[in-house]
Amino acid sequence: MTQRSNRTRATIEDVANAANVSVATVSRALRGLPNVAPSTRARISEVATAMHYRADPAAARLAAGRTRTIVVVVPHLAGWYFSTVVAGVEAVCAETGYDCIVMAVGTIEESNRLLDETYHLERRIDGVVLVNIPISEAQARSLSERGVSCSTIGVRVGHQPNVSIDDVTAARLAVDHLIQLGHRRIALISGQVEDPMNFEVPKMRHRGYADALEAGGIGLDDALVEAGNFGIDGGREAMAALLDRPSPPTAVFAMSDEMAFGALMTLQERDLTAGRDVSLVGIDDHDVSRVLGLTTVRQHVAEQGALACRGLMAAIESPTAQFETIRSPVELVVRSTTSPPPVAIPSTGVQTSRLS
Amino acid sequence: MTQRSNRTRATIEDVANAANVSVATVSRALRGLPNVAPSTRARISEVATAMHYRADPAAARLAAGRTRTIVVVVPHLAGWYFSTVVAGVEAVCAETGYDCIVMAVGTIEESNRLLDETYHLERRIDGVVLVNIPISEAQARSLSERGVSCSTIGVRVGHQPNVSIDDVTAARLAVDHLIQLGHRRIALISGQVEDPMNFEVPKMRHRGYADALEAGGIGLDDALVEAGNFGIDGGREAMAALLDRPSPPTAVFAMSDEMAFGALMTLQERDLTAGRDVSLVGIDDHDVSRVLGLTTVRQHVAEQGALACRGLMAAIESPTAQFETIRSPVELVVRSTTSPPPVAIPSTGVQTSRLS
DNA sequence: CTGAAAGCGCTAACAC
DNA sequence: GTGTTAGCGCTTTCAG
Repeated sequence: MTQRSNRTRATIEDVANAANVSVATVSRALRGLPNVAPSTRARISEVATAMHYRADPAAARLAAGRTRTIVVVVPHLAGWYFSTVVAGVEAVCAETGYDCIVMAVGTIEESNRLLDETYHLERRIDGVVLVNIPISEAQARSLSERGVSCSTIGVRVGHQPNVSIDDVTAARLAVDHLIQLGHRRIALISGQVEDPMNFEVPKMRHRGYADALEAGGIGLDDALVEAGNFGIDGGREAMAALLDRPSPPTAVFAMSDEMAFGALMTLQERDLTAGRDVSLVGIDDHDVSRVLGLTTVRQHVAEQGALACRGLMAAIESPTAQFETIRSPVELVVRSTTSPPPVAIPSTGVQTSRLS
Repeated sequence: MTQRSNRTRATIEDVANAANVSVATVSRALRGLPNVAPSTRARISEVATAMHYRADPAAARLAAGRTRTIVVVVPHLAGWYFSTVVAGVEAVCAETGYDCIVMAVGTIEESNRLLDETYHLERRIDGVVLVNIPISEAQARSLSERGVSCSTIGVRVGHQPNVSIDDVTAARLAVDHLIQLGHRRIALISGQVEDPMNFEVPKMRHRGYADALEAGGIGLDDALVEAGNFGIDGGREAMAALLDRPSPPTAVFAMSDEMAFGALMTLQERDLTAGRDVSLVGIDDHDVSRVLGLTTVRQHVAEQGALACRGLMAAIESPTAQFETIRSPVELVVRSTTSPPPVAIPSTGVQTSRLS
């Protein structure tokens, strides 16, 4: 008797013995491969479930070369945007039976190390979804040469699966809204100027801002652009700098809701009210934006993660396939931080505040 | 010549040949095991790096039985609290070279399925960190019988590594603050009444609330307790219900910042100002709390994740070890949503609002 | 439709 | 200190 049932996990051999077939047949049967008699298959799967048998992942990976594991790479895990993307990715993984590893690469150096030394990834994962991680064509090639499929959110590379919003349009939506309200001095709180992560995203949003102004017949003014680094503190400082200008803006467009939150803090500190003294619009529709009444351009972040993950799975199935980029929709959500500019008293030149 | 360098990843054998040693020696050398001559070790690691050699994880796992992979289980991935915990866990994994799989179990059923059918986990991961996931002694035993170590955040089980805050104290901190300001009608926005996830956490925080009131000589009033389900919408509805009471509270303690955010929305909708008309305090110190000026009890969430992960790693090293629970500190952060109760005009019985 | 057998690439005794 | 060898548990030709 091969009865080694002393607390050890059942192996494929145990199942084979119990079902009176060979291990090969068990393997085929359980993986749904053809050439197994229905009756045999039924018996095997019955025995297998009774024994709580599951193929040892390591053994299966070693033999088959596929890991059924992907990794999702993000700049940080804790922010609203990235954690929401990860949630979307994980949901699809759970559904498809993939393991979902997370990796945070805080700096461009870390990210490049990961993407250059792709042999770290080889045979370890089937694919990777890159969330706003800059990747060169060479790096993408290096990945696929090592059998690692790749899907991106944000910047596109090659013909890999990709999902992104139209950042130019998103920004235009925001700034057009401001212009329609009557604003002319519209500031921009941008991502980073030095782009440490080399995002395309801030560039495109900047373009949307510029396009909108141009279309509105408003000249660009460098004094109305401040970097906010996509964080609350950055937004706060940027807004402070903007308000300290000789002629401050009546409205500001922040490239992300979190930066807009920071801007809101500055406004409060100065006893200014958003939507009355200064208008403010962001991008994202962060969970908390509705609490703050922030006007913003909504994007569907979890869905983007899910779509990117499905794309990755498709790429894993057919590594040579070409993929079209998927455009995720955006929409303006008007709340209370935007309104027409405060009425000036142009002819007299007397400022409201001096009237008292 | 065993020159099979045609795009195939280098194996341990390739390294062995190149370094003129046996595979066993390569294995020892590269893993820092003893009994390798320093010179040999140096040569091997040189050759190995030159060849970009990395042990195939699947093969290593199969042979050694250890996966160097853990999973972190959370109710959802996208919330502030959980994503911040995951960030802490991931950071430690990155540092120690573990792969960090994430799993979201939205319901108690899912979570129990995972913990009951532990054979799913066996040989797949070395350990699991459970973030506010209820686990029974039996489930914990079942895990360890299958060689899966376990570390928890929140509820403790057995002598597994655990980190948690003192929830009773956290709640007391919040409510004592309110009492010291002079409030007597202090409401509670609780987690869930039916506890679908069976958290200890809301129970303990409820106790802290009750303790504080008792210590302040204030009687409990069931009409001042509403469930908010730990979400923004829940908090919003709870606050609305509270304000609709015949005699509404002058202050409310929400068990989490997100519920407090929802409460804030309700206040705004009714043109009430937090910190003037009603005082409000939460627990967490969510990223956005400072933007809203929310008084809260801060906890250090990422650190909790990191500590729990280190605990897990220790448990993996020595599976039979007993661990003391780690208490993560909390602190009251006073901002602008709390202040003394609005002055009543008790003797006349005339309400302030009628004076106009 | 099923079985035998040869690996997958590594680790861990055990010899030397 | 170093090499030999027997697996780890599965997948996958190749026969039959």
